[in-house]
This record gives sequence, structure tokens and C-alpha cells, in this order.
Amino acid sequence: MAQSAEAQDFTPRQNDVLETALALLVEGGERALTTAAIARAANCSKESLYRWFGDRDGLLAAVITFQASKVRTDATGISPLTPASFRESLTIFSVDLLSVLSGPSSLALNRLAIGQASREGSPFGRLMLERGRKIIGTRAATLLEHGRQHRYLAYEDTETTYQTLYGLIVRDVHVRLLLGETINARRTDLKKQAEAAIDQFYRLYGADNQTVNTTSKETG
Amino acid sequence: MAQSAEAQDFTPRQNDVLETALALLVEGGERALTTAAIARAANCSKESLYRWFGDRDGLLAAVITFQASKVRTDATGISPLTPASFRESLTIFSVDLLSVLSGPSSLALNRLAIGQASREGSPFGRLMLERGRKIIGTRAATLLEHGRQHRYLAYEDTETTYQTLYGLIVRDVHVRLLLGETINARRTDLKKQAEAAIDQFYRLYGADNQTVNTTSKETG
DNA sequence: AATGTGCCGAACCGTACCGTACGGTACCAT
DNA sequence: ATGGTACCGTACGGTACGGTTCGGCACATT
Repeated sequence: MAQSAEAQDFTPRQNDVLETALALLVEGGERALTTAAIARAANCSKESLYRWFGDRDGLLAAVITFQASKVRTDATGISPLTPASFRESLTIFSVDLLSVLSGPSSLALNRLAIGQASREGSPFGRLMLERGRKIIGTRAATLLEHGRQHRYLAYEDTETTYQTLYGLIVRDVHVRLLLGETINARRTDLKKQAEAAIDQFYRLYGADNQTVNTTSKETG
Repeated sequence: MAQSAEAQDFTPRQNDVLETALALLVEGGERALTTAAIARAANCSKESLYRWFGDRDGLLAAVITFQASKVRTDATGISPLTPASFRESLTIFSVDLLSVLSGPSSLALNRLAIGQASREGSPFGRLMLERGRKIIGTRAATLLEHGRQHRYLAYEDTETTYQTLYGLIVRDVHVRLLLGETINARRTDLKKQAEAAIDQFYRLYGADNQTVNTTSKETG
């Protein structure tokens, strides 16, 4: 690992290269992501690759941050006028979450990071958690806290509540996809699944429940 | 991939070799799992490795089935006399599930399978799903159906209910562990987390709930 | 015109690893 | 004793890949 990718702003030419590399990774997995293959596919020289990214690991890290910067938190605008619209926001969030996690880019990058996670000081896993999970987690947190402020939800700890929401939505689908299972996820099914999850979530954390949500905080 | 590992009964000597290989994989990841390293660590020759397992992939598959055969479903005996004992069984199952998933062997093998999952016809992911998830899923299914028979639980589809239970227990912990995050999972915390998950599960599927659990079946 | 810079294409080097082959050894059966 | 079998240790061929170097081209600066 040569250079920290803090700068994260690349030249257009470098962005093209990263895009090509990502496509290569999505198509053929890590085995296909050789420096020679990237240079060939991107019509650039290996020398330039090493000049720009210093290292193969640096290139991989750049690909990760590049993809993360593309995802961002689209549709952050919450229109929390009514309880129904807030619930709709939660549903939209669920669908977005499932869509992102089941997307080919996300799967390819997660597979890459997980496959490398056993390497002693491998930064890819931390990068994925930092740039991937944190972003969408933050979006969810603001959404949840918003719901609590407006008395739509009743809970104590935001992080714990978000983890429950995540579990209800994702279940073991992510790992199964990572392991290569192909799931026929038509858009309608995705929506149905999301609504079912939100329904269960409301039964646990909806403000109109008689029981208070005093689940003990976790130390994980 | 040479030979299907259907036989799954290896000679003691071969079991020793597989044990050594697994230890090697756990310690150093896939990079460390070279045929030469296995032969060196297990005091056998590479020729024997190829005679026994046919191929490097065959060896890896053998390691997977070997580890899966070690896990099995310990403590399958359910003593479902009272509602309390049934709930205790669910808690035990939760703790077992979290323990297995966070164990170093499970993490190493899942990382291996996920890292290879992009290879076109890679059988490791399917193997993991077949030998890993199915086994513990079956145990959970019998447990759940047992609870429904005794009117402790009320639900429609066993698979869907199990997936919800799984989500409540595991959340995103598995993926975070796979990505390399170190979580301080003391035994007491594990128990607390499990009990919290079961508590939530009962609020969704407990038979004493007023609402009926008619969540639409999923097509995933 | 001369010089410098950035890049491409290609060749090259060192290394790591899979798979195989070969010599040597211990054990067993005939 | 003789032959067969299974195994170990090692060495080798072939290949793939990371990283470096070199020649050449286009373009900008002076």
C-alpha cells in the first residue's frame, strides 16, 4: 500500500481507468483484475498505473473509494410531513439498501475485500466498512432519529435500532449473494420484502405500541 | 475440480492432513494454503495430496466438508416440556449460531468461499451453503415447527420465520466479521444479545400476540 | 529548433505456485 | 528373497503475475 487515498479526487483520465478496472472486477472477479489486464482494457500503460496509484493495493483501494463516491446517499431529502410519508421513507431506504447490496459492483467489491481480509494489515475491509457501511448507516440514523423526534418511533439507542432494522431487511440475503447464490429479485418482490420488513420493524419500534422498547444496549 | 467429495469419509491420515490444512488456512488465509505448505506442515508429500484429493480445488472442498462434518448440530435434543424451556432452546440456538459464525474456522472458510465465488463455476459457495447453512437451518426449522405445534409460536411459513429469526440474531455482525472487524464478544454479551433477539422474535411471532402473523410469503 | 515532460507499448526480471516426476524407504504378502 | 504398494522428500517444468525499464511519440515550453 503506497499512498493513502485521502485525496480521493482523481483526474478524469484516472476516473476512466478506475471505471474500467471496476468493470473488469465485476465481470471476472479478482483473478481478472491484473495490472496488465487493466492497462490493456483502459488503453494505458502499466507505468502510468504505478505512477498514479503507486501500487496494486493502492489501485484497489482507489477502486473502492471510487465506487463508494458513486453510491453516496441518493435521495437524502426526507419529506417527513405525515406518518405515512415517514413510513414510505423507511420503505424507500429498505429498497435502496437491498438494491445496493445486491448490485454487482457491491458484491464484487465486498468479495474482494472479504477475500483479502485475512491478510494481516489488509485495509480493504476497513475501507469497505468506512466508506460503505458508515455512509448508509448515517443516512439510516438520521432517518430514525427524525422518526423518534416526531414520535413516529420509540426507541432508546439509535445504533441498536438501526441494526435491528438492518437485520429485518437484509437477513442472510447478503451473505448468500456473496457466496454466489442467484436470487431472482424482481423489483416488485424487493418492494414487498421491504414492506414486510418495515411492518415488522413498526411492530417492534412503532410509537403506538403498548410496550416500551427497553432492550438492553449491546456492547458489540 | 477432480473428484466429488461425496464419500466424505477419509482415512485418519487424510483427516490429519485436512486438520493441518484448516489450521493453516485459519492462521494465514488462502495465501498461506499452498500445496507445498500443506505438505510441509502435514509431513506428507505433494504427490500424496494429489493422489488423495486429485486437485487443489478438491483439497479445498475436502477441507470445507471436513469442517462442516465437525460442526454438525450439537445439542439437537430438544426438551420442549414448558414454554420457558422452549424459549431457552431458542436462546441456546442463537448463542450457538453466533458462536459458530464468529469462530475462526467459519470465518476463514467463508472468506475462502466468498473470495472464490466470482469464479464461474466455483463450487465452494454452493458447498458452504449446502453443508453450512442448510444444516443449521434445518435444526432451526425443526425447532420452530416444534414451537408452532405446541402453540408457543404462531406463524405461517417456516422458512420466512427462520430468516426473520436469523436477521434478528445476526444482523450485520457476520459481514462485519468477514470484513475483518474485531468484535469483543465475551460470552456474557453473546448471551445478552441472543436474549434480546429472542425477545424481539417473540414479540413478532409469539403465540400470545393479538395480531396474526400473516406476512406475505416471499419469493426470494 | 531545442529541450523537457508525460504517456504508451512492449519487453524484461524475479518470484511464487501448481502439478508432475523421480529416487529412496518402509511395510506387507507370497 | 522377491515383488508390490504406499508413501516421503525433493526437484523440475510451465505458467502467471507484480513491478521495472526502455524506446518512441506527441505536445508544450523556451
